[in-house]
Parts: sequence; structure tokens; C-alpha cells
Amino acid sequence: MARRANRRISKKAVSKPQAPPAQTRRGRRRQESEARILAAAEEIFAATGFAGATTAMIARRARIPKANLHYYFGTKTQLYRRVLERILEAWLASGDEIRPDADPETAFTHYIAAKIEASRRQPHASRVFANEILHGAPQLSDYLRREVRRWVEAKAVVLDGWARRGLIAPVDARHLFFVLWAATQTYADFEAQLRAVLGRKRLRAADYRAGAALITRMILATCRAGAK
Amino acid sequence: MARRANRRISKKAVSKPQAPPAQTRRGRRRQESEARILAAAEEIFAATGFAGATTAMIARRARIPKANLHYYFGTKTQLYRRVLERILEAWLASGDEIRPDADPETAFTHYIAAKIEASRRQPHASRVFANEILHGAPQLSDYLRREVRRWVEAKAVVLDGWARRGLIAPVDARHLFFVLWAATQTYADFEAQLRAVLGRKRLRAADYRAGAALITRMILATCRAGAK
DNA sequence: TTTCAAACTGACCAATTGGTCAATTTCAAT
DNA sequence: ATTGAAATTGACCAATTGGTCAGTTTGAAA
Repeated sequence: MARRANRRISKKAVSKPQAPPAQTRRGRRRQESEARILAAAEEIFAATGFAGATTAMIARRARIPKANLHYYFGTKTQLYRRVLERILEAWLASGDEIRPDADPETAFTHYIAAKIEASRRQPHASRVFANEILHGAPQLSDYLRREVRRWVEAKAVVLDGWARRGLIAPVDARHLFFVLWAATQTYADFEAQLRAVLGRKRLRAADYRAGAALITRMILATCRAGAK
Repeated sequence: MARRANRRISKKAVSKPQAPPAQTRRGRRRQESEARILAAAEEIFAATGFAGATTAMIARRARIPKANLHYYFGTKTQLYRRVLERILEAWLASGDEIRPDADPETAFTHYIAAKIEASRRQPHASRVFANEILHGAPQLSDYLRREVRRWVEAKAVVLDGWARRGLIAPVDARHLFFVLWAATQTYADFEAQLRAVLGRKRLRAADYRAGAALITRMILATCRAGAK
């Protein structure tokens, strides 16, 4: 692991990979490299978890020297955090359609479709997130307790409002989201299992459609006003 | 990692940890140690994943010398496989209630309750399994393609039979199980997230009950004969 | 064109870790 | 009581890996 003596100081003493210049050639090249590293890191972390990933693997996939990766991102843990931040940002941005003035059926349908689409298009992101939580969210617990919790509280208010107005049946909003996340993300996180069971080499568009359709049907049947 | 030269041979040359004697003192002591190691390994693998786990951690938790662990189980990978096998066995044993002659509503209710109870009582097992699949099931793909697939095919026949007899609405059985597994296992695999969102230090009995109740309600609403 | 801080990287190192083994202890069988 | 195969374990090692750094290159600014 190399000497642990104030890594921060010696780092700063050498150079500061801060402040990407501007629209200079250097700035452009740098942004390009950073993006490639982040993408590579996401793939590797998704495939192997934090502990299983090596900075050498990530650098190789990004096609840059390992020392360069450390020059840009510092430690493996810091790089991992950057990857997580990007993912959580996207995660929190979904669900905008769930608003008091929206039509519940439409809002649920679109939300589910978007989540399934995310599982299909960015499975790596979903898996990195899943892996982090699976192992106790050591790097994310603050985010979960703050941003995610707030997100859920806000959505719970919306669902309760819908229920009060008789638009949907009353439902435990928190657990509803737990189940919704699990159901939609399973198409990314557990893809290996679904492929094996379905006997597919790769999941097809129809598989994702079938999942979205079933989950939507389940939610609508559960929440349909007057239900149980 | 130590010399890779035929580990198998040198191992055999030293001794063979096969054939647990009988009800001798040694036999008993051995079974005890093996059980402690397997339990410790399950916890550690669940908490850190395969790559993040060290045999030293597992040995420490099992309170035996590391060399002893290797004496009993060979390599870390072999120990991991033993842990996985136990877990998958239990996994496949669930769902016995889903039989042609069973009442669908009762069968679903019991299956969901059992899965949630498993998430509550054996969260480690669920997490080891989840971690394995999340990373592409490198050690499990054969099992998934054989045992699990067969399991699902059999259950799909049962559900189709129920539908044909008008006991439930027609439904895509495969995807129904995907969603059911995800929804119930999330109470173990994503416990850290649920705790954060619910603002709990530990999930309570009531939380598991709420989850089971909602999932049951969803499945029954979806499958109720005559539904959509 | 000159300059020099920033960018870059090959080579290296210390810590960690999976696994081994020689030497010792235990105990089931005789 | 004797015996030897099995069980046990402290000490060790080679491979891996995160991270560093000295030396070189690059390009923006003067």
C-alpha cells in the first residue's frame, strides 16, 4: 500500500491537478481523460466491486498509465467516491414526474419505464450503487440519510395527497418505493440470473418491456382507487 | 499468492481432510470447527464480497488459526463455493408451497412471508448470493442455468395451470418471480438503504411486516382472477 | 523564441495477503 | 501402554497492488 505518511501534503507539493485551465488544448485533453477514467472506473467497480477493482485495471481500460490516473484522482477511494457521486446524482434526478398535479397512473408508468430504461442503458451504474449498499454503504450513508431520505419523504407526501383526493388507494409510500426500486433495478443488478433463467445470452428489448409491463401492472393494480 | 505449482498434489501429500471419522471426539470437534468457519465465512463474504474478504478475517472471526482454515477448506475460492452451495440449497428449497393443488392466494402469501423471513433471519446468506450474481455469477452460472432455471420452469407450469383453471389472472410467471425475488430480498440486500430512509438504526419487526404486507397485496391484486 | 509550471510516466517500493510447510500435538485403534 | 496417521499451527514466502517520485515532456504565456 506504500508509505502512508501525509499523502495529501506530498501530493500538493508536487502539483495540483485542480482548476482545469479553460478551452485550451490541455483543458480539453484533460476533460477527455477524466471522462474516460470515470467511465472505465464505473465498469470495473461494477464488475468486481471496490475491493476487487485495481487501479491498474481501470487505467488499462481507460488506456492511460496508472500513474496518470493517480495524478488526476488521487487515491482509489477518491476515484470511487467520484464515481458514486455521479451515479447518485442521476439517481436522485429521476422521479420528477411524481408531482401532486400529475396523473398517478401516468406518473407511475413513466417512472417505471425510466427506471427500467436506466437498468438497460446504464447497468454498470446500477451495479456500483447496489454493491455499495449491499456492503453497508460505507461511502454513502450520509447521502442516503440526507438526500435519498428527503427524496422519499417528498414523494410520500405526493402519494398521500393522491390518496386523500381519492386518486389512488392509500399505500405505504416508503415501502412502495423500496419494492419499486428493487423490482426495476433487478433488471440490471441481477441480470446474470435473469439471463440464466430465461436461457438468453443477452437480455432483449422484449425482456425489459415484459418487466416494465408487469411492474406497471402490479403498481396500478395495487394503487387503483378503491382497491383493497 | 504463493507458488501455484500443483496445489492439489502437495495438499494431498500432506494429509486429506476428507471423511470426518464418526462420532469420535475428533469428528465432533471437526464438525464444530467447520460449522464455525462456514458461518464466519458467510458473514465476512456478505460484508465485504469475495475479493474484499481475507482468510485471516474469516479465521479470526471463527477463532481458529488461519492455517487451520486452509487445512479444512483448501483455498479461499473453495471455501467460498462451499458457502455458496449451502445458500443455494436453502434457496431452492423454498417455494414448495407453490403446487398445482395449492390455493394460489395462500401459496403466494406463505411464499412471500417465508422469503421476507429469510431476509430477516439470514441476511448474510442473501447478501452473499446477491453479491455473486451482481458480479456476473462466476461461480454460480451452472447452478443458475440448471437448478434455478428448472425451478422456475416448474413454477411457471403451476402458475399457468392456475390461470387456465381461472384461479388467477394470466401472468408472465418468470418475470413475476424476478420481481418477487427482488422485492423480498431487498429487505436483506439493501437493508442499509432502507434503514437510512426509514431513519432507523435497525429494521424492526413491523418494517418486515409492512414489506410482506405490501408485496402480498401487490401480488394478489395483480393475480386476482379477472384482473386486467 | 523562450520559459517554466503543469502534465505526464516508467520504475520502484512497502504493505497486504493467499497459501505452504516443517515441526509438534492429539487421539483412535491396537 | 504404544503407535502412527491425522490434526494443528507458528513462521514464512511469493505475488499482487496502491501509491510515490524523480526525471522528462508539453504547451500557454510572455
